[in-house]
Formats: sequence, structure tokens, C-alpha cells
Amino acid sequence: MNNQQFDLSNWQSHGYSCPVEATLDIIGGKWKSVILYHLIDGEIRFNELKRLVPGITQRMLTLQLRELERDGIIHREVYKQVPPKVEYSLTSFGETLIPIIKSMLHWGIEHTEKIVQHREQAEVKD
Amino acid sequence: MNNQQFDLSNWQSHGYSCPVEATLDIIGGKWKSVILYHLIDGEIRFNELKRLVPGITQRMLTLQLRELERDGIIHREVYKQVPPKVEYSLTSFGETLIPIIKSMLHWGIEHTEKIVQHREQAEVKD
DNA sequence: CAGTATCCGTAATGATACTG
DNA sequence: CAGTATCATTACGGATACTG
Repeated sequence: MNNQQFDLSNWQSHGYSCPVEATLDIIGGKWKSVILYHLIDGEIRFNELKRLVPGITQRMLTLQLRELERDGIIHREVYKQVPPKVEYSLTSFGETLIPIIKSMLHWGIEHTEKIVQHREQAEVKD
Repeated sequence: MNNQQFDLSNWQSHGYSCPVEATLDIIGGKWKSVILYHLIDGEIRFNELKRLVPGITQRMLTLQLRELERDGIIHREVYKQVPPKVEYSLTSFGETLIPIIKSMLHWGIEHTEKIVQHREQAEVKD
């Protein structure tokens, strides 16, 4: 089986050993893909996002958003009003990541059940 | 824009807030996607893998491989001989992850350059 | 509301040495 | 060759309190 339909010989490494590593550098954070997933449907406010991702702390949410912003993946729109309102959205560059997020979504939908069962069996053997 | 073409109301959470989180739990490790990427083309021996992923230490490689094996993603074939030979390969379940890995690969190939440039600019502003 | 600022624990990762 | 074992370090992430 040869699934490698690309010639990687010209791929400039920039310190990465392969393109997958580079991608991981952008969306590799523990929460980044989840954040991006929620942003697919449109802009979201900070506290909305916090509700959508129950496991994350306020601090981590801020940090991950800042990194995504720095990398040009998301846009941060601040509305000058009291109380403040900040909306996050995907940039057009960020939208190029949607196929990745979608494939992760699809996989999760189809295989989570199996994974959970598998892990429970593994625990018994421990 | 409504990209959510799936009804998630029936998706059993199993402790995850969304399917993406579940997927991340499987391939979220710093090196797992890279390892899986190399396994797409067929089985690979331990030391080959170490060469293909220069950044990883022997210890981390072992740990990540063990986790992938535990989750049923890869198969570990031990040849009883001296010197020992161990080959890793994707299970059929592991192969269901290929679309995700491929989309990460494609994205990396197309956008790494841009990311690197973007980061260099960001550094100047610091 | 949307954050910062501190402090702190632990899990993740690394370095090095050793082995069936 | 394909790992373990041990120790050290760091980075990740959490809890809590405070603020424009």
C-alpha cells in the first residue's frame, strides 16, 4: 500500500521533521481543536466558549485563544462598551483548518463508543 | 454559515464535551499523529521509527507506542530472534484514522511556510 | 463581561545508563 | 535491536483572587 501521493522531497522543513509535525504545532494544544470546532459555526463570545468547553479553565481558554490569534487562525473583535463584549471568529486562514476539524469530528462521532469500551476492557487486565 | 451537518443530540458523551475531544484523547499526544503518519505506508521497526521522528526520545517513543497499542490503534509484532525485531503497523481500526492524518498532512504541506513567516513577524513585535 | 495575576501541583518529557 | 529503569526538569494546566 502506498498512500503517500505527495512528493515530500521539496518540502522545506523549517525545523519540522514532517508536515504533520508542523500542523500539530498549530492545533496541537489540548483544547485548540475543540475551540476551533465551536468556532466553525460563527463567532462566539468568551463566556459562551467557556460554557461550550466545560473542562477548560478561564486561564487556559485565554492562553489558547491568544496563541490561535497570534498564529493568525482566529480573529478577536473587541466591542468598546460596558460591559465589555469580545467575539472570536475564524480568520479565512483559520478556515483552512476546517477539513481537519471535521475529520476529527466525524471520527469521534463514529468511534468514541468503541474506544471507551476498549479502554474499560484494558483496565480489567491491569 | 451552518457547517454542522450532524445531529449531535444523540451523541453519548462518555465524559467528553464533544466528539472532537474524544478524538483528541486518542491522537492528542505530542507525537502520536506523526507516528501514525509514518505507519500509513506499512509496518515499521522500532529503530526505523526513531530515525523518522528525530525529535523524539527512545523513552517517549516507547510510551506513545504503548498507548496507541492499548487503544487498539496499532499492532505490535514481535519476531522471536536474536537480535530482536519488532514491527509496528496500523490495525484496521487504526486505519480509520488515516483521513485525519492525511488532512493534517495536506494542511502542513500547504501552509507551513505561511505559519513560519507569520511567527517571525510576531517575534519582531515582541 | 472578559479578562490578569499569583501561586502551585503534577503530568509530560528529557538525559542517561543499563539489559535480555 | 528494542527496549527498561531511574532521576531530573519543565511545561501544562488548575485554583483562587482580583480588575478595567
